Amino acid sequence: MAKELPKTYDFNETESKLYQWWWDQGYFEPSNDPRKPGFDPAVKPFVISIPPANVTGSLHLGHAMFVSLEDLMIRYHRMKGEPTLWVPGVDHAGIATQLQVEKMLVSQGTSRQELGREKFLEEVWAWKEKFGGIITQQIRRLGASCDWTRERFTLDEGLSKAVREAFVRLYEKGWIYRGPRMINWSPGLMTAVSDLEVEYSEEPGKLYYFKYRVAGSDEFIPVATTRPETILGDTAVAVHPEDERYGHLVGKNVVVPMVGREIPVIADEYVDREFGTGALKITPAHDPHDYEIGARHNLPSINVLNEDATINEQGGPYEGLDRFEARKKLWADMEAAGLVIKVEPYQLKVPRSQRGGEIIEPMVSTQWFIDIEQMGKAGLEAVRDGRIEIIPERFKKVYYNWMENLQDWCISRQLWWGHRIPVWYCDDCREMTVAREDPTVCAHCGSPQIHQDPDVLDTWFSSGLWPFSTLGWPEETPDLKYFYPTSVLETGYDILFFWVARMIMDGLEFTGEAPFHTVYLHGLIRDENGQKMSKTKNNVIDPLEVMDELGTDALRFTLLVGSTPGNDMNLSLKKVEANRNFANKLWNAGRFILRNLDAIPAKPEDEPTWTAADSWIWARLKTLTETVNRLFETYQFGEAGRQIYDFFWGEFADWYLEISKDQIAEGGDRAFYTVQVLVRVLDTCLRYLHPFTPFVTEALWGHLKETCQETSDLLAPEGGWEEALIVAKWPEALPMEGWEAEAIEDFSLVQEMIRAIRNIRAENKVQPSRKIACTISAGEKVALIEHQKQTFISLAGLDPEALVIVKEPLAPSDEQITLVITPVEITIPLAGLVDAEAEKERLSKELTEAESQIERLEKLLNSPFAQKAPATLVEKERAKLAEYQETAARLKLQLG
RNA sequence: GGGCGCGUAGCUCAGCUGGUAAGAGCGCACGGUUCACAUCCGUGAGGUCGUGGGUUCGAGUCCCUCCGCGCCCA
Repeated sequence: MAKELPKTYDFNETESKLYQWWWDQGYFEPSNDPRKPGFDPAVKPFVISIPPANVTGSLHLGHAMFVSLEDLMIRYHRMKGEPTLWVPGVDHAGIATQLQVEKMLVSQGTSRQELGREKFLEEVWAWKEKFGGIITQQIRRLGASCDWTRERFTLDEGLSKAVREAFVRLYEKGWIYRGPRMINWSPGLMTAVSDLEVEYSEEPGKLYYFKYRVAGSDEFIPVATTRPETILGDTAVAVHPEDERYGHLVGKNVVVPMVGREIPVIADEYVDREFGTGALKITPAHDPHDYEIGARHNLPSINVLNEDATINEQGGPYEGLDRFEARKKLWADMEAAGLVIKVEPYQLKVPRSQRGGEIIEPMVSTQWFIDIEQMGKAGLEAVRDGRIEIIPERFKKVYYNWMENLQDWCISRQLWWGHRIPVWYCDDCREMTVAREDPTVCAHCGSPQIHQDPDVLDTWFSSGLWPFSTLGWPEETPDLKYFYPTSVLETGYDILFFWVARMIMDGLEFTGEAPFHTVYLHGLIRDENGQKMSKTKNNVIDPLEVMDELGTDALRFTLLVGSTPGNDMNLSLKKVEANRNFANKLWNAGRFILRNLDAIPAKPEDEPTWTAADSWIWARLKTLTETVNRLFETYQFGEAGRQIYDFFWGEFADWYLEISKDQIAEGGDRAFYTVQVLVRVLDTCLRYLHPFTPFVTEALWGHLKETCQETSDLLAPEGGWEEALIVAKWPEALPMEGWEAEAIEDFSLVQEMIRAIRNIRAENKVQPSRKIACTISAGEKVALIEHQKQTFISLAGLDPEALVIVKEPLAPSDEQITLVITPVEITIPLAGLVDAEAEKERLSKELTEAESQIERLEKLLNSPFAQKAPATLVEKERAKLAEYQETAARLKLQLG
């Protein structure tokens, strides 16, 4: 006796238990593992490196998205029998983590500075120990089948060694250098940040017009600026070489307002004559373009800002003022001095910190940089020549565009939490020592008076090494040898430059190979109205809450099926709810099938004779296997999920399951073979759905397996029942044998007939419980219809005593409704319920419809279509025409 | 300024290499508690696939124009 399953699928009950069981059974570890006996290096593995989450972060929908997609791919390949490895791990997230800990310290009445570096780092590690596991626990809740025995952290000893190795190698190649350059300075964080960490927002601001006095003259040049405080660092005024207004002033000096320095007027093509006054003040220390111009003209560079963005000693009377106060005061003073012309409102592009949102100051600063030119070229080539594919393809263009315009990458950060730059400065000879192992003396003069650079590396420096550092690089570990290069890199398109591009460059540089063959980029998740989710908008959907309320499977299925690669997705709880319902539908279909396993004999008496419904659902399943496999191979997972959903609910559950009730009631072989079909279709669907909805499928499959084993060996899938669905065989496409098209066509006719009868019943408000009489004129389909008699009775609500199936056409009558479904006709006597007039009207409407179709098809077939289109297609249209013609004839006959 | 994406039913979105009067979920209307499921079942209404052109026997699907929205880069 099969155990009775609960009426509703209980995901809370199921999920954590199953996850633990999978893990205990070792299914998350590769089936072919260099660390285990019997390892075969010749078998090709499927490998994904997880995008490392911030160690102190908490789960958001972005995580849910990548986990769902990557777990789907991993589970798919695992079921295909490939050794799969999904390497999990987290990122130390320098800025974010340091900020969190600093915030905590402040709330405790102390600070980073007060503790000092060493103590502070102890605090961060303690914090990491305490909260670092939360994110990985949350990722587990999503069902992620990662190999947790291989979990990595960017600050692990091994990964730190990789960082050190990478730095030293690039330094030795001369690609890492230190020097003063224009960088983005974050005054709040007190560190340099990379170009990518700056976002530009359009904001209303002002354009300030003022006078630059020509030295020793009453003449002046009008100049406009959006940041007056930078006047303090001006070292030239530039005009266009062909600008007649100012040509005579080139070479003369002008006087910097309030400071009194004299600076030259120079000519440079960069100046836009149309913008502002056509004269440009040049502040090489605080503007990237000015920096370039300054370099061209050998201008001095005067930095006027301190690290906290107050004015430094170069600002004379303004020293110590905050940048914005200085702006106000300087402008007021200039106004008093008669140097002000006007102020206009102006739309600014304000550089803001991606992290804190504060205004970034461009500044010349001594930092460490990577000259990325060579690596960039290699990275470009790897995608160009197809060693790396990007899905969707359009992102290749975005990638090319960025890679072709690479700027040197500023990698030093003035933080404490991170990989410390492995460079020691000698107090005696002033040389630098760059070493894989911490040195005790200067490599140049042997002096022990050395001190390490205080800065740390950009977090992305270590993330760039992720695909191979997690596998043991720079050591030639067995894992690295076998699992590298990895297979697919899956992440959001928003970190294509930050992360993906850098991994490609680093992989090529350090391992000589592309780190993965495919990049799959997903879109961002927005709320149901397409708005970005944010706390201030209060439209954030917390995946943990969604999982609590609707189940992990429902969330996963929604994310997977509701999105197309590279496109943003609008998520609404309504969708998740609908998919929770789908999980429940699966569960209940399974319940029904399990319950019926009791009702059948252990084995059949004879060879099977299949019903039209059996053949139909099997033919449809075969089509599904072909479709699903094709879609999976081309990374169209969402479409695959939809196809399975539609098949399972719309065809298997709505039709075959209903019909199976009658077939099972027949008992004997019919019942046995019906249950066998039910089991096989369910089994196949569960396998296909497992990568989408791992929990409900595994749970149900386990019950199915158990109950089938108790019932009959003949219910087992080919090759027998596997241990668990997670490691069960992925169903390959079933080859077509030629009979399928007719089976589908026949049953479609049955479906059409049933729908037509239901429709008539509903239109005429026939009580659902009322069984109606019906005569079917089946023509050549008489055998088919005869066999499906019970199906009509059950699904169309017919009176078995009053169901007549004949071969001959029926005489027209006013007493009944006639449904023409070529090649069959159905008549339903509904005396008293429908009047002859209304029935005539209905029939003429159908006739009109048929005639318009005939007209359309005749036109089509008389057009060049008949010659130019493929023959099979033309044939199909001809057949349609014939059918409509017959339908029209029958309708005319009925109408008299 | 350069590039990309989106614009399909009231809402949210599918629609692969172009194939013949457009699909789903939700919502809506009507009707349903008998033995898988009311997280359900049945029936139905609802769209000139943003605009204008082009290629083609055939265009939601390819090309160009324009309009609207969004994003990336400079």
